[in-house]
Amino acid sequence: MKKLMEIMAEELSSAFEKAGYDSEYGKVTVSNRPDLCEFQCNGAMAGAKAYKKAPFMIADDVVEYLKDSQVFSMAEVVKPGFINLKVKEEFLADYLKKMAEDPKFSVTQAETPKTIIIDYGGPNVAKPLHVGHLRSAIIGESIKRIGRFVGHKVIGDVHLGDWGLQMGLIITELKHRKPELVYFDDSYQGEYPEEAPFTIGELEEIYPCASGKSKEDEDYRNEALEATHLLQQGKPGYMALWNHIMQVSVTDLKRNYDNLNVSFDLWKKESDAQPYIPDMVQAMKDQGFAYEDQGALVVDVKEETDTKEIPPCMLLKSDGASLYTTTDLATIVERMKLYDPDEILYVVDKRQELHFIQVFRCARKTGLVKEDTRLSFLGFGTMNGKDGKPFKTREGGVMRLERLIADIDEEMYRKIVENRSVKDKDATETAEIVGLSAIKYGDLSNQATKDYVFDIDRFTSFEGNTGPYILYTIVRIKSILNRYAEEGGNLEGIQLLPAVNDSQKNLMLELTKFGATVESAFEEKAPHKICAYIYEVSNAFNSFYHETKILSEEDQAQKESFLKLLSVTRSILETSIDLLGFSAPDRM
RNA sequence: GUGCGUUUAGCUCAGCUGGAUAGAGCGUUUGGCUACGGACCAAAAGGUCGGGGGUUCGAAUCCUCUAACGCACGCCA
Repeated sequence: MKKLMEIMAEELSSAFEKAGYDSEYGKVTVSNRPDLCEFQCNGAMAGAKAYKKAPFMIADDVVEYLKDSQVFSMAEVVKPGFINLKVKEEFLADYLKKMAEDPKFSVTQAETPKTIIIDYGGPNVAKPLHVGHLRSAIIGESIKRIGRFVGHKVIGDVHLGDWGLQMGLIITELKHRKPELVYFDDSYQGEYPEEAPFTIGELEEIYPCASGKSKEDEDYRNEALEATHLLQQGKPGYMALWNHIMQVSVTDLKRNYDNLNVSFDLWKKESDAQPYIPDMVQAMKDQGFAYEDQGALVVDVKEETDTKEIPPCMLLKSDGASLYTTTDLATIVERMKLYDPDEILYVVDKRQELHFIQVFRCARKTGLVKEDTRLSFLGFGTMNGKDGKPFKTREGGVMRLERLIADIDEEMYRKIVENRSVKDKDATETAEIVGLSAIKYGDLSNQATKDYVFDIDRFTSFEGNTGPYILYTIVRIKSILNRYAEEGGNLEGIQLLPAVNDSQKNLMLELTKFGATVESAFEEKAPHKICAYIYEVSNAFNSFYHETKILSEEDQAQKESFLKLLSVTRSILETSIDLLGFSAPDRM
């Protein structure tokens, strides 16, 4: 359905045309002077030069044709040439009613749905998730949901790191500790055990231990490199171990992502792309793109317009081994073959930007993707501590994600039990729900591309622009609606009456902006716009709530209309937080 | 060194792609509970938008120079 803003712009455009001006000037924006008007049109000033006429004269001409408008209750010209607008209460109520009946609340569905693969998460197996993985998961998940909401087919892929030196390190350490295991017996012919010879806890301890040793002991490192190589050759015992590591690790990762309310459609991994590498590399050689330079095989990706030297894209190291870039390119080959996406979006730390520029250019140049396949990169900033430096534990180590979540939940629990309305047995669960909103909202409310300060005290606060404040607002609305329902009330087919006061009208106007907000959040891959929006809606609601009697309203039709408005507000807010990847409890 | 990014109130951040008096929250100060959740609401103080120059009716926004900070720059991922 059309957006309120579009309807208004049409009115203005038609008025410009009737007055003899180009309809292009009829753009309407939200007013930046809410004390004067709700919306404004600055087209008269833009057109002043073209028509060699004072802006206010043009505006006067245009406003003449808005006098009988069904949409505007006010259209007046001010100073240089602003056209200040107010919407008719009746029109607004009618619009909002139709909008509430639309399952997508006026969000326009993509006319040609695209297949979009989002590459996010990106954890390494056998290593616990840490705070560095948080942003990718949160931002990627939100963009995935927003993309689906606007009608695209979005495929989320976790893209596990499972094929590098880390695997060789683990195998090597395991061999040192338990050389008697059958996996290390080269003469062994039988089936390998189904049960893994380690738990996730051991695995998480083994990796850093091995990693540390390899840095100090060259022999050890060489052994690990050899093990990595053998694994990649498919040595049966090592493959069996790799399977164990994968199985144990993925189970644990899924549990962790579940806790974050993050889910993936695909659990693909680097190793899945390996089979595509030989043919891909050969083709690049045959086509003349790849050549040898200083012993390595590279593809030039420089372009004339570059303001600085972009190093070539390296396919194979001088020892013939593949690298990160190779795997990423092969993954593109695989994705094109299996899913034929219109776009592949990488939600990755912004420090990897150059790497992806190289990969994208190489993929395009060598024809791995179609001409109209979009390869895009959303680089996010670092999560910093209060000191402005990358977030660490108090001891200075890397903060595990589980620990971070536990800390937040604990803080949330403490705040919730101070309150009277939640029973103890529900408090833990509620703390988890609210805690997740604190983390996600705290992250998403900042522009993804910027670094941000992770401040537990601020994020878990119920005051200000926080997740808990949004949830509080929703819970408050739910509470009133529940009370009405308990009295036997029913909102089926209830009319939405025109606003009775400014705060109500303001709330209604805010609600109509949902569609435009979601669409622009998707276009710009900017979930923070949805955060800013629901914060505005929550403020508008609380202000309305404060000055309006609802359940004690005596006029039945008016009371039902208020409740209907509450119900619409709740739907918009709950839909919005779902797009952000969290939800509201019933009480808190 | 080269390139990219950031710089807006004491702190943390917005600013709808060039419009009116640059907005929020936190913190500070003040006022409001016999109503449906006061975890709320209303208000005040707080700014040379890093700095200089330019473009035009009009700039936080576009161009240019400059400073500080961060990041990245072929055999790691």
